[in-house]
Amino acid sequence: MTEITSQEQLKSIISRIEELEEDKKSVSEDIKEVYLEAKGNGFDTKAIRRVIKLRKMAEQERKEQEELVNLYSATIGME
Amino acid sequence: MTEITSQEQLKSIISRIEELEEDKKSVSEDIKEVYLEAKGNGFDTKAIRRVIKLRKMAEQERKEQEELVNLYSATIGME
Amino acid sequence: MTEITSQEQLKSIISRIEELEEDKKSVSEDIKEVYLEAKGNGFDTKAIRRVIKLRKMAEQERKEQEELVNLYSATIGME
Amino acid sequence: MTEITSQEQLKSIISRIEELEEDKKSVSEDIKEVYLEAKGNGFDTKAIRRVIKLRKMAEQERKEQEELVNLYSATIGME
DNA sequence: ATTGATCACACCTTGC
DNA sequence: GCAAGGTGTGATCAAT
Repeated sequence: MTEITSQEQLKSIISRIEELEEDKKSVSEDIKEVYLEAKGNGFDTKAIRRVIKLRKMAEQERKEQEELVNLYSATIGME
Repeated sequence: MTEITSQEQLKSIISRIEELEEDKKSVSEDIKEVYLEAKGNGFDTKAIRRVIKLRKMAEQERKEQEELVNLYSATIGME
Repeated sequence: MTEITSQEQLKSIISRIEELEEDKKSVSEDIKEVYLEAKGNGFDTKAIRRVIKLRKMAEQERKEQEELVNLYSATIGME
Repeated sequence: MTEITSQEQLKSIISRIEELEEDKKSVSEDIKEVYLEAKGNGFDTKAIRRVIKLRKMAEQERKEQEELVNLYSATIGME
């Protein structure tokens, strides 16, 4: 029989999180590199950041509108 | 001569913040009341919240776009 | 005769809420300014936040005790 | 001959960043899930966060000391 | 009433 | 060193 102690569970949880944090850090560094490369090619990183932010906002707004439509549809029983 | 001690300054700061926090709380309660009233008149507050959120997002997006335009203008010296 | 349509009511509700949200935002900014000013005068804003929090908690506690006293008083009065 | 315009470069940069941001978000969500699972198994997530933070600090410290040792070793080797 | 989801606030890290 | 963005936490709200 295989007993899994709290201790073992906890260790597993912590190491999994730590690995994921590593991954996350790695991705962050990749992003940084792309910005650096862009800068090296003469692009304005500040503007790029804004463009990306704007695109993200537009996407969120689109989703929100969709949800709102669903909400109204549900209200009038069209769903 | 009028000495203003740090002690006095600190008291002033704290009481000003506390008053402002009171104001803020008061406004929050007013908002809550409007929602209650709306509910009482048969409106779907959830939908209203979403509409308001959406309008806010649209406004923010507009501002962000404007800023981006300014940024580009500055870049090419048109400002 | 003056008909007030749901549509009109809804518009009114939304604009009232949006105005109140504006007010709230404005007050929040005022608070932020006070903190900035405090910082500019060499105060530790983090500490100030703690003080304000503590005072708030103390005030709530005071009120609760008062209510408790009232409750007991009423109970005794009922005997 | 293959001309790569600034326009194309910019598009490439933006889409690469957006993909990486997606990856990052995905990893963040995975982390959140592990915490949720931990919570579901009765662990105190706040405590786990502290542990992870401490381990991270300890690791950094270890690295710094190692570097220091390397520095000293190099210094001695140079005499 | 309770619980889950949503939202605003405070903190902290990151980029400039 | 500061300003800004992301993250965690606490409050708030709706649904059951």
